[in-house]
Amino acid sequence: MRKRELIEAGIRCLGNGGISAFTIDNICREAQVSRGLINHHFRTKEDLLLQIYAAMTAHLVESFPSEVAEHVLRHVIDSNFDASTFRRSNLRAWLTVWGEIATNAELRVLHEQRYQNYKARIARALAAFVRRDDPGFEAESLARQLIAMIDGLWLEYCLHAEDFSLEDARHDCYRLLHSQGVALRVPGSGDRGD
Amino acid sequence: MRKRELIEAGIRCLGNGGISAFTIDNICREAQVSRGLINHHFRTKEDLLLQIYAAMTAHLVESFPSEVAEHVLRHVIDSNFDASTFRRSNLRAWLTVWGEIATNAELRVLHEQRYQNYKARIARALAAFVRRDDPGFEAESLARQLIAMIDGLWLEYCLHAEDFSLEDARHDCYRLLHSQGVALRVPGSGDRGD
DNA sequence: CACCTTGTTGTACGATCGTTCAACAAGAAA
DNA sequence: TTTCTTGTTGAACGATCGTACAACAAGGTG
Repeated sequence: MRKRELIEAGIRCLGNGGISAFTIDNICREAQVSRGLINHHFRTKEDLLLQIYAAMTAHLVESFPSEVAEHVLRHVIDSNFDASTFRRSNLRAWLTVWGEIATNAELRVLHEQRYQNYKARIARALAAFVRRDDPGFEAESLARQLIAMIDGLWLEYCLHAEDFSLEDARHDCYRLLHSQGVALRVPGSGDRGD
Repeated sequence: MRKRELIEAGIRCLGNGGISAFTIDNICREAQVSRGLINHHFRTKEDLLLQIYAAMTAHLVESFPSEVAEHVLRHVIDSNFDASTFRRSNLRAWLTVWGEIATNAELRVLHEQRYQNYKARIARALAAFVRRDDPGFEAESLARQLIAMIDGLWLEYCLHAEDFSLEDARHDCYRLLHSQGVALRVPGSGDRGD
């Protein structure tokens, strides 16, 4: 499908050059189609950006490989720090869409939905995993901290890749959960191909 | 000085509309000067962006109000979460320059300097504050986590301001330090006008 | 006075932007 | 075959981009 190719070409443009490289000319050249095709498949360029964001966040909405709380938490952390997603070009695409949210109402609505869904799923897994006799435990708060830590480490790692490893970042997240009573077992450093 | 006005106008443009709003026309209109003035005071637009970044990070380089470890750590956290800096328009300016770092070599060099200096100062304060008889304590690692948590909470707060308060974010940072052996006293919720 | 520097203005240039649109190829429906 | 829909192309449009540059005002120095 040409639509899919255009969306993925758009993501590559965003990742390589930010919103400045997100031009009709660039995207069509990247997708190796002619200039007029975008406006045939997408009403406007903003429409393309919206569908790009939907594609970038699709994995947050699709069902996880398992609904077991422990697996959900591990999947959230490990999938964020695997080598294929943890790259500078991915970061720039995210930085761009996050910035555009401020001035694009449709994008903001979609992002809000995705984020709330994501956070709620994490909070649910945290609440299910922590032992019941801990009264002070706040799943919502910890979910927010985990998301912040993941995004913050992403940012730091992509801007200074030489300072620490992907494994370090992953362990920081497990440590955060541990320190607040979520005794999640940290898996080995090998690839877990799920 | 006109140079200063142009720099601050540029920051406002970046904050409001990202790199797309960072145009000669926009900046000059914002600064209420004529179109040709930017290229008189700045060699090129990239040069202006570089000096804007220097201005945005000046407070990270200037000496802190105190060199006492406890004060340094509190200042890092509290100054990041006070109401005047913790705003969505500030976030977008940061998102933009972080994105530009990928394709602007001069900007990357400057950012690297500032970041290393900032992280080293935090690590030094952490090492000085933690008690000496804790062998497993890694100041560098915790400094990285603290910076990640601050930036991540910034991101989350600015994109979903209704989900949690500024005070919540601040407490999350103090909790992170506490959980790893840095028994920093969390100050009251009132303004600390230092 | 003449001369030079500095700050400031506004115009002009070629390049590139997003969108519109006429044209055409190919396959399905009649 | 004719007709219609769909996918695709490339040219054209006005708008806006960053930069270069001529022009001028003001002040210091000879």
